[in-house]
Amino acid sequence: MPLVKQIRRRGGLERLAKQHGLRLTRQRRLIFAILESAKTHLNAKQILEQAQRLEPGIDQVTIYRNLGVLKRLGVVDELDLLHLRGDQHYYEARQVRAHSHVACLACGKVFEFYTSAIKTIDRELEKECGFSVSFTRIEIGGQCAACRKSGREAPLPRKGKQAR
Amino acid sequence: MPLVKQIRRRGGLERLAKQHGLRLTRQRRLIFAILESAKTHLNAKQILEQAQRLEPGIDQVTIYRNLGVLKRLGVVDELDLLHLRGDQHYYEARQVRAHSHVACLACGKVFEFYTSAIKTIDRELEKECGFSVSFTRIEIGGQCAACRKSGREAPLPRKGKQAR
DNA sequence: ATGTTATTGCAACTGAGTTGCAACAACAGA
DNA sequence: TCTGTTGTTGCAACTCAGTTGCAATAACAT
Repeated sequence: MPLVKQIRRRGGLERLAKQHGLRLTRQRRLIFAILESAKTHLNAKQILEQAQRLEPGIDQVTIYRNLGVLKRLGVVDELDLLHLRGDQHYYEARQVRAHSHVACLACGKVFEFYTSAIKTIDRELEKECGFSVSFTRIEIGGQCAACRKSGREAPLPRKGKQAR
Repeated sequence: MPLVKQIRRRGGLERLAKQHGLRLTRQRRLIFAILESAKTHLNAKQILEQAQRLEPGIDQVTIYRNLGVLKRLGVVDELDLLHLRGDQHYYEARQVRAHSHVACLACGKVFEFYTSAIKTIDRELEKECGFSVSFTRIEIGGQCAACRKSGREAPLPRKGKQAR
């Protein structure tokens, strides 16, 4: 599974903040820093827990409000990762290169996959429909190589509540 | 905007039900029929309202439980449509051909877009990663031709709660 | 240093989705 | 067609992610 090193827009937060009349509070910087350095996709609760280690008084509303702001600015993306683990939403700092999220339905692992086909779709939409693409989200479900080898199947008719 | 006629797997529900020991209740048939004939993407509440017209006593738990079953069977997909209208989830009967959901951030319209590039991605994942794809979900945000013409922009730094 | 105002934290709230359980009904076998 | 098994339904109570109103606080421009 080829994992390309992540490339991110740097130092854009200050510029964007000034542009939109936003203030760079300690809390806002912290939340953005957590997302930028995250190695996995985090949900709101996990972001809160990480933030509270450095900023014990921080409240969950501050997390939600800032996730909202960062989403609107386009520096953070909200994902559902195919609802594999319930109805959670996950967040990641937006990277320069668009990528797909590939989830194994058998073992639950989520990979990132980079392909030029994403650009192809964007170009087609532009040419065929006159649609100007701002961002693309691709989520793919299936069975990873390891699970195919070991014969591990997706527990298809899954029952009951998924882990929250 | 080229809208390809929808092609769906027909008559598969009976087979699947037998296969998995499920019963084809009136309610289950109704919910599936609503999704199959839907011209737009529906959320749970809208499905409930439609169902109650034909089956006044039907409860929302029945909707949720059946959406769960139909999802697990792979005949219904759950989408968030980029959270354009809040954190709602939308449902659609799975079609034979995979397609992308293209949403205009300015006017909120959602289109379906068919492209062979989806197959390209699936093939690449198979060849490069040994990953076997079951389904692909593509959601694209941007500006549609009409909004570009009329100069309508996405209300980017959007504030407050979105319509629920 | 000072005023303006975006932002924070608290507490109370909203609403989508879930759970337990008794009554019901689909369906297979007689 | 009748009958037993058991998957499914509807109800009521619940859970919990995310939101709202508001007073106190703190960025940041001047």
